[in-house]
Amino acid sequence: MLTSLIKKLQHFLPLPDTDKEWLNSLVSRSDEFPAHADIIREGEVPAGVFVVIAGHACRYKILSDGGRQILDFMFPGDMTELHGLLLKETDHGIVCLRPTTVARLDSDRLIREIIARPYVTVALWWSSLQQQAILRERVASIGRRDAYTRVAHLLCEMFERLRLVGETVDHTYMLPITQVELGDALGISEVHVNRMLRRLQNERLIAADHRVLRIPDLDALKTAAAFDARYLHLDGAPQPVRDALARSRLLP
Amino acid sequence: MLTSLIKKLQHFLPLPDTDKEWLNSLVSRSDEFPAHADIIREGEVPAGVFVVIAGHACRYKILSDGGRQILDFMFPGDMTELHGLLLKETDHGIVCLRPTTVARLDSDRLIREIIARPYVTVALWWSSLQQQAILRERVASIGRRDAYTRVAHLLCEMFERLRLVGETVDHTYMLPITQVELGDALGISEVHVNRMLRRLQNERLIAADHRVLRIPDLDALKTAAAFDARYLHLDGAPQPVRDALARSRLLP
DNA sequence: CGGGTCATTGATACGTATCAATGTGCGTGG
DNA sequence: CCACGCACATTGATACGTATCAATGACCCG
Repeated sequence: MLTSLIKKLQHFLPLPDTDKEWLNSLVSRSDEFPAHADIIREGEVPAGVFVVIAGHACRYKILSDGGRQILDFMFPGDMTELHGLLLKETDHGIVCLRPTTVARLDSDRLIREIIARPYVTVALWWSSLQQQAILRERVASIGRRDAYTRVAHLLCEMFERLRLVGETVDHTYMLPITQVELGDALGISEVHVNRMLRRLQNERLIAADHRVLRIPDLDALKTAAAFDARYLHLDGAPQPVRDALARSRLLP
Repeated sequence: MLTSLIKKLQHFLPLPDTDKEWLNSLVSRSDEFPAHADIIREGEVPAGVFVVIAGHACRYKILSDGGRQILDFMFPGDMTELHGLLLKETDHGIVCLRPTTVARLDSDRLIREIIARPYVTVALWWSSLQQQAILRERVASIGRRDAYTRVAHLLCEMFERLRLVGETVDHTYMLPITQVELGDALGISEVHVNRMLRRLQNERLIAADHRVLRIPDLDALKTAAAFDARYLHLDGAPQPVRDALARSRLLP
């Protein structure tokens, strides 16, 4: 069930088989949502923790003037962290961008039992730090980069994140979102997103056929985007962490 | 030593005295930095975990065109989470905005021993979620709010965060940053920040004397800023979490 | 085949950046 | 104790990136 999540976590830290089984055993049920369905609305009491299995969703806020800001995208393997456990209400909604399958985790068991599973604890904590890093990079993009660079940068980020869970083929992926949604994520208008995409195509940095995006020259696109993947923290766990975990396993 | 941190965490969850002592015992040393000194530079291997004791710092990125984006502010009680432990290099720098005292934690002991302290684990996890929520709100601000609202919103956020650690008196606080820094945080120019502050003063929503900021009518400012403090998640831990923790303490 | 969603393109308006210059307060050294 | 220098704040004029408005085109689904 949680193949993508486990695949993502294992990029950081190999998990003991028992931990993988434990994670899978937490899945209480899975739900299918159509495109544009709200999984959680802002202000609701979150119904536990869930993990995206297939499809694409995004976190968003509606501002007082009615405008929407997309905060982050959720691809297979992305989860709601512990929001649902530790916070009384969400500060943002989550909506499906296309038909999406979501696994719900038994949050009572999760919070009771995770403490005895240091590998999973540490791996999820890493995932949480990665999420933060992605948000920080988004702040930097929206705050200081121009529209052209912003678009290129987000296309690079999506490529790397989808690659991590095996959703790319060569340098091609299914662009999960419309131009309106790109704009809402980057703080620019739909119209201007279109012009920037067009420019990227003219410059042969991307090739788009319907929703399939091909990147003929990834390095060139990354250069145009000033994209440096280090913020995604795709390196594995540092040795001291691995050592501490290995030691902790010897304890009962 | 870690008074502010403990004060902040206790807003979420009361900690056992032994856990407070344990946290304090982790402080290996404390350092004083002058204003404008870098605590950590982007790309460096982080030297463990540290906590701001006094003063003000900020996280920032330098972009390829030389521009700076401030990602978040660090007030007393704020810490570097587990970046220093789980990640091989930082994706951002941290610089002091004024003379700042920083406590360094013994990260070896922290990672070894925190697993046996579920109260601290959960409280720090909450703190990490709050950080994320602050970043999300910043994305929304920069992405979709106009300069006037952005400035007002940040002034509200700073007030609430400083109040949490006892750094406000009535509706007054020491504005920890210059107008250039406000601009770098909000993605607008220094000049425009000045105009927006001026406008807020003309409208009697703020009163600034040197660096001392007074908010004559907090509700009015919050309305102008479309500020809703819920994203700061200042409510305490939900009951199920407290129950689970109470149970876990009975185990050896 | 009709209606809806999404993409595309042009013309115009506006918010904010940028440039340039002056003002103000404060710490430091003479 | 004063004068200089430096960092920060303030203000006006102009330029530019992007929003907004408006309309058409392309595609998909029932």
